[in-house]
Amino acid sequence: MRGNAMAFTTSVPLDARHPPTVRSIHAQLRQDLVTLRLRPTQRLSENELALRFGTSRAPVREALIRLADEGFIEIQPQRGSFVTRISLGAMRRARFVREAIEISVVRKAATEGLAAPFRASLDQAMAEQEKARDDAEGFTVADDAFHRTLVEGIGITQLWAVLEREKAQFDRVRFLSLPHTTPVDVLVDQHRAIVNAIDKRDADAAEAAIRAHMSEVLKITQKLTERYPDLILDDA
Amino acid sequence: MRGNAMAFTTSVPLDARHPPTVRSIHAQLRQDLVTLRLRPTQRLSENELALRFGTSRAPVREALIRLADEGFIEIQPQRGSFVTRISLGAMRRARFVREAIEISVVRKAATEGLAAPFRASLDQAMAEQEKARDDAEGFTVADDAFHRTLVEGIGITQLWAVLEREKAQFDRVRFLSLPHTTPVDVLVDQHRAIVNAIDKRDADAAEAAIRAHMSEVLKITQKLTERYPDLILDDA
DNA sequence: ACAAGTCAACTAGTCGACAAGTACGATTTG
DNA sequence: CAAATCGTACTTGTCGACTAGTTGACTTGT
Repeated sequence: MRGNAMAFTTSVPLDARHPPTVRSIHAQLRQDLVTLRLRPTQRLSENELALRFGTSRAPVREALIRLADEGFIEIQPQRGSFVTRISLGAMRRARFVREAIEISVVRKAATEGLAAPFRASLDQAMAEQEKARDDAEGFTVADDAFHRTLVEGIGITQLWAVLEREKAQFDRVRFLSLPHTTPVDVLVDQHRAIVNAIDKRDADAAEAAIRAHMSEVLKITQKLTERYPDLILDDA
Repeated sequence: MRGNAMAFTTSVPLDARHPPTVRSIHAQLRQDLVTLRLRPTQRLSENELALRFGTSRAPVREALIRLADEGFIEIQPQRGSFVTRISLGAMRRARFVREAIEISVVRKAATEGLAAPFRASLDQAMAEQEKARDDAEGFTVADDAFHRTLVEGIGITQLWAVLEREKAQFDRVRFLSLPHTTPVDVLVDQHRAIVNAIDKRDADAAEAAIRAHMSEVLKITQKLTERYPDLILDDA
């Protein structure tokens, strides 16, 4: 039992309009998937899960369908459901989408300016990052908060949800990379560079700063691929 | 019965790994939703649909869940499922995401060049657009093919699927806008400008061309909002 | 006539059983 | 002894019945 995994419960892709039973099952399984307690290639039986959660197969099945949509499991008809390996192709895509959107976001922020409350939240997120410099999980939470604030700051409804969807794959890798993470100082400096560029209303500098930040993330995954070949599928 | 609606069957978001029954029900309902045969605020009863499709509620329910994920319907627990109104907020988001990604795509294409087969497909798509100048539906198909080729040309797995997901909302509007569409010449010229910029390896010009093209789409939706206030929800 | 309360007819959510299909091991057969 | 075949025990897919919750019309009392 690793209680520290709770830091990864921050994202809740299944909102309140779903039945509570399904939501609960989905949340627990997702947690186990992100923290790799459920390891790639492992089988997930609907019957077994129904037993474990004390429900019938119906809600379990619904939760599994959503997990399959998120790319965590693969449902093979009449055969079984299996935990997917981390897909390098999916990671490349997620990174591309994230970079494309965040570039547009910071350019817009640099051009039109950022409302005061959001600007304040960015400072707070950066402060929390420095405070959590020796707590890798606390740092990832603050890092998420930073990027989320940035994206939500430009006032486009549910835009963060699009990134969150792509981010799902990343979360597993991030859990893997907790021990080998980039020094906090580097990342915080990059965050500060982004904010500074926005403050100076310099869109080009903001874009460059985001690009630098994103390429940092890529470096880590490169190393991990070699280290965990059984968990990561090189389909890029 | 409007047989011409088949032109909108091009996108099939539900791939072969789903049960055929579910896929069929989902496809038919999606078709009816995109072509507005199922109109916003209309109720969809699981029982009624099960009767209509000659199945039990289970596959119907699964199809409805996916349609809800795509934003076409809203499932209200213990109350019913209703066709959503077209959301202006969702449209703004879709446009932002699409613009952000396509900008990154054409910049990459302009910087690194485009493989010959993809370059040829672009020409073919443009030729088909001109051929279908008096056939609004044929044009939208060719238009989709153009953008799809562009995105797939840079070789990132499933990147088009991300846009397709956002595009779902657009499809209903596009059906509405068939009578008031922008002149074919303008759109084809914009497409050609994009390709020319890529050929010249001019990333900035390519970005500018995409931006111009995207803002064209926005103009149309503006008009439609005023014309169909009962179908379109102004939540932007 | 009107208002409060009741009830019947819906809804989606859940359940347990069965159908259809697959995988793998035991058994039979060459 | 090897190979093909059959059987069994799984899997997901589908089904019809039941549960819980909501709504709106109707009844009933004032």
